[in-house]
Amino acid sequence: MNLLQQLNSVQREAVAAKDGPVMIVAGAGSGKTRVLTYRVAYLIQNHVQPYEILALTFTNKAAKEMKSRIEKLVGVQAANIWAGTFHSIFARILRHECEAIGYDRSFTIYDAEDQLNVIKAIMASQNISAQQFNPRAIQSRISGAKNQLVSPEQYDTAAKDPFEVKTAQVFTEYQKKLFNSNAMDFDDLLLKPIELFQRNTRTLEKYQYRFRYLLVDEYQDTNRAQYVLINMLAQKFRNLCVVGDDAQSIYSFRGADIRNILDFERDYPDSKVFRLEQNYRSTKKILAAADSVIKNNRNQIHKTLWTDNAAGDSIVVIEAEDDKDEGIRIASHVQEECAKQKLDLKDFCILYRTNAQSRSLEDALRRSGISYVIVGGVEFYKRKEIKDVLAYLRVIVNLKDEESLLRIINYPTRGIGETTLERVQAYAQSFPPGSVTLFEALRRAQQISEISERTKNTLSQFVSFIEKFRDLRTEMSASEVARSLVDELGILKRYKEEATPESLSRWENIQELLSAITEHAANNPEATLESFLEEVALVSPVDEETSQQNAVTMMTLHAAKGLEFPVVFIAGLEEGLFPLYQAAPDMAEMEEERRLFYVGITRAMSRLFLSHTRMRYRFGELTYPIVSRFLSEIDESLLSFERARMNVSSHARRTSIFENSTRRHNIQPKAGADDFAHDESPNYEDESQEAVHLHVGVRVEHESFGKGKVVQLAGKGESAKAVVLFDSVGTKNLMLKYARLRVL
DNA sequence: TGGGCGCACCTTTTT
DNA sequence: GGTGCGCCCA
Repeated sequence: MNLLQQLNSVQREAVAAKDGPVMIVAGAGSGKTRVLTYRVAYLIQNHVQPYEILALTFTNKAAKEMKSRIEKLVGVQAANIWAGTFHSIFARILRHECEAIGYDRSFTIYDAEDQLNVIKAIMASQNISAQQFNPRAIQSRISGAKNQLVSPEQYDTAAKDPFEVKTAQVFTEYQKKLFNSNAMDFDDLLLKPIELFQRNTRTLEKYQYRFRYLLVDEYQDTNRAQYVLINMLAQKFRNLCVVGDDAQSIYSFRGADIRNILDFERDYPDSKVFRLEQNYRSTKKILAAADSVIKNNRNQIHKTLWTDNAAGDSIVVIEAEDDKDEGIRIASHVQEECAKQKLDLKDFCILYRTNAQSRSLEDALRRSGISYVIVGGVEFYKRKEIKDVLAYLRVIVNLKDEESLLRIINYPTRGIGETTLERVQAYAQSFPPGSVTLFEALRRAQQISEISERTKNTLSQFVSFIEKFRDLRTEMSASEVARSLVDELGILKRYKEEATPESLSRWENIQELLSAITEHAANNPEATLESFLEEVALVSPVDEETSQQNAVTMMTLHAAKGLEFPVVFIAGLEEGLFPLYQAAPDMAEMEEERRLFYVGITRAMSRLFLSHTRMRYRFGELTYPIVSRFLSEIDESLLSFERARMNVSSHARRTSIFENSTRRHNIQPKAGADDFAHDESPNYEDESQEAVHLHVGVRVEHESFGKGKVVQLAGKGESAKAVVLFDSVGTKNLMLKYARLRVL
């Protein structure tokens, strides 16, 4: 088969540029995956061995799909290429090599929740107040530092305020604790290979020879650590092909550094660069909308995407009364399009910025009898009952895993309380750091005088329970071990007997977990508990099989990257929600939000609907959002409007922003302001003379924060709040009752 | 020591 | 609107 014939000229060149550094700038819908898979197939046809090819993707699903598409081109030998996420590929390498950097092969992989628990425990032991220093904030700093390859020592040296000093303290301890627990977090899966390769150049060379041809998908979303890793591996043969689109960079919050793509030509001056600019996916109107949005970003490589596709229908802007109405309207459009265009439910996709939005949309779909699947959402493996069972399995595999041990030591309750635990921990800490693990201390509980005989007995029962299963591993399969574990713990029985809806759902989930282990064994001939735990740690909800069943797909905008649907809805186009801001509407973050919107728009093939509401429940209270700035960035000639039903108030009737787009910041909040004025709370009327004049966009003065602009209004009466962007101090969330704002 | 209840907090996006 | 934490009581 001549692969090259099935490609356009740029695609063909990009595929055939076999050796040396190559960057493919691939606009949305330009056939990126096609080029990647054909490129791999081309390599194989041109005498590169499949096992010499390493393809790094962003999700397991993308890797799987790439493999199966390559298989269609070159046959079964595709099975021998290495394709996977950064994390899974390097976890696999670490399983073989980690002993060189002091880890045991059975290391545990900690997820974000485990990470946070470890941080909280460290903070407690160091008497750092969780009130004063938010553990989540510390977690995010630590992870950020690790992504940037900043060590605890370097972080400590650079620390400039009390928060950073404390973070450095926790960070230092955190790294030690993970090492002593024989555990790695997600960031370590990238950092430790770097450490390994730096210390041991022979190992690096081994993998450089092994992976002579490197491909990296979604290069715009790589972080510093990933960048360093790729470059280490590519150094020898320089056969590095990266594919990306700076306009679709949406993960900087996770340390992704857009400079990696912008600087590629500087890093590899001899590189060949190909630009895929013909879009095969969307209509002209959809593409034009995407373009008119993205050009508001200043930090963007200019690209001209074009298409031969039809002009298509106008983009529909839906103005809904509230989130419930939004769902109803979307549902009825789904039904209408289904009937009119002969589409299936699986051709529809509803996108939103935050997972919290899915509830009201789900309700509406359910009521309309439209089946749907949610990609992502509450992850199966993050559920409490699942994590509990997994914690047992983790301890059985890795006795040093302290976080998991702490989780199960008194679950189900067996009378090992805090006091006992403290005594055991104190005992362990009386030895040099890392020499006596918590489990070892439990084993030696007989030697701890403060512990009562009865408790000692309990402890030794627990220890032998774990050790028994540890031994069973050699004679039983992973799923048998898990089954008998769950059985002996009696948790299934407990959940069943409790017989509440929640407990029954937990019962079901544990059953499902057991089947997952069996299934894992069926798919992997050399399956072990370890391999199952690793798989579980590295799957993301995005990896779930998009089921064959005919249903509308719902997901966050982030999860939608790389996908396409004939009909796409993007819900919640409101300031504060999309673009989402919690603190200051920061410039760089705003551009990322805009790229996210760009990603959303470009998922659509033939029809696009954008919706916003006039009222929305958020944080448990009613808010009156204003329309997203992103909507007004779309060329108006591409849009058609569908207004809210006319039954709210006379003011509301005029609220379509598009009557006069320059006034849009005033009109909608007026509905809100009216509500303030008509609030039944009598005292409020008096105190809030000025509140009546408060709209979004109005300039105000605060006695201590100075002058600023109202960005958002929320709540009623006593609890009315305003978000104000002050000129000097940034955004503040104020209770109107106390803030005494003066309208300027 | 454990369980139950009430309050506060929060909410991005994810490997 | 949910979850996690802390307090209080049995």
